[in-house]
Amino acid sequence: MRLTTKGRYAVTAMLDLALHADRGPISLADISKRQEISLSYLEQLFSKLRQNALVNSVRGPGGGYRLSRGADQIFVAQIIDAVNESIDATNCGGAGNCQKGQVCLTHYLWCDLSEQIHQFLSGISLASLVERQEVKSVSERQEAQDKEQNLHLI
Amino acid sequence: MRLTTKGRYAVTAMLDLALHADRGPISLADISKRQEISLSYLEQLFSKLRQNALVNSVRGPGGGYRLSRGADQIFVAQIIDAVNESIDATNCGGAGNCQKGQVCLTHYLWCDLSEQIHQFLSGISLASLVERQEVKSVSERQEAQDKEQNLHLI
DNA sequence: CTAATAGTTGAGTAAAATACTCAGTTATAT
DNA sequence: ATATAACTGAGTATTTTACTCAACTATTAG
Repeated sequence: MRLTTKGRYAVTAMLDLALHADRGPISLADISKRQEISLSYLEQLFSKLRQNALVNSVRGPGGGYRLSRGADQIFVAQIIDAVNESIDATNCGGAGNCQKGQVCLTHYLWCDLSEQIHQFLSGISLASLVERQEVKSVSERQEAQDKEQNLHLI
Repeated sequence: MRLTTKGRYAVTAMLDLALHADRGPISLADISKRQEISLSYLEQLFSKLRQNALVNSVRGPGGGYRLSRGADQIFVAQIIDAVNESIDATNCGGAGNCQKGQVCLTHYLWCDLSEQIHQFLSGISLASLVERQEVKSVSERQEAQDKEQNLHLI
C-alpha cells in the first residue's frame, strides 16, 4: 500500500500553504521550520506537486509557493497521487498479473479496497481541513512556537 | 500505512484454508504450492495467526491448519491485524506525538482514514469472499494447475 | 519402536524501499 | 552585485520487508 511519510508530508505541507494563503508566496524554509520537514526533502516533494499543477512557484527573494487554485478545489487524493505513484493496495499495481501472469486469489479484494480509500480521500479538500477545529488549534500552536523562536534569535 | 505483502499473503492463505475447509487439515506445503508463497514465510505468518486464535493446528502426518471457526466469523481486518501490528495510516502509530510530543497538523485526517479502512475490511468475511465468482474461478484454475503438476510427477 | 511428516520457534540475512542529503544551477527582487 | 529561494539530479543511510536456515517437538503410520 502506497501511503507513506512522503504522502503525509506532502499533504501537511499543502495544508500549511492553505493555512497561510493570505501571506503571499510561502517559502519552503518556512514550511520546513513550522512542520519540521527537511528542506531538501520538501524541495523534492514540491517538484512533483508543481509538475502536477497543484502549486505555482515564485522565484527570487520573497518568493515561494502558492496553491494553484482555491483550497476547495484541491483534494487530498490528488496530493498523494502527485508524490506517490498512486494509492494502490494490490501487489501487482493493479495490473492483475499477480500469479503466473493471472490474477491471484485476493486481487479483487485489494482493488475494492484501493477504490474505497481513493474515494474517501477524494472527498476531502484542503478547505475542509482548514475548517476543522483540531487543525485550527494545532496551527495556532505552531504560530505561537514560531514567534517564540524568532524572539530568541534577537 | 501498514498494508503490505505480509497482510496480503495472510489473507490469501486464510482464504485458501476456507476454500478447502472440507478436506480436513490443510498443510502449509499445500498452501505454499497453490498460492506460491514460501513455506518458511507461511510458517512465520501462521505462528501469528495461531496466537490470535484464527486457526487451529494439527501436528504430525496428515496434519495442518484449520480455521478456528466458521468462515463467516472471520474477517479480513482480523487477519491483517494479526500479522501486522495494525491497520494504521498515521505516522505516530496513533499515539498523537507526531510533532514535539503533540499531534501534527494532519494527525486527525490519518486517524479518520485508518478508521475508514478498518471498517471496510471488518465488513468482509472469508465466507463472503468464498462466495465471489472471481474467487471461485481463480480457485478452480489453481486446482487444475495443481492436478496437472501431480500428473507430471508420476 | 522408528521413521516420516508437519507444526513451532528464533535468529539471521538479502533486497528493496524510503527518507533524506549534497552540490550545484537558475531566476528574480532589492 | 548580491542575496534569496526555487530547481535539479545524483548519491547515500536507514529502515522495513521478505525471506531463509537450523534446530526442535508432537503425532501418526507402519
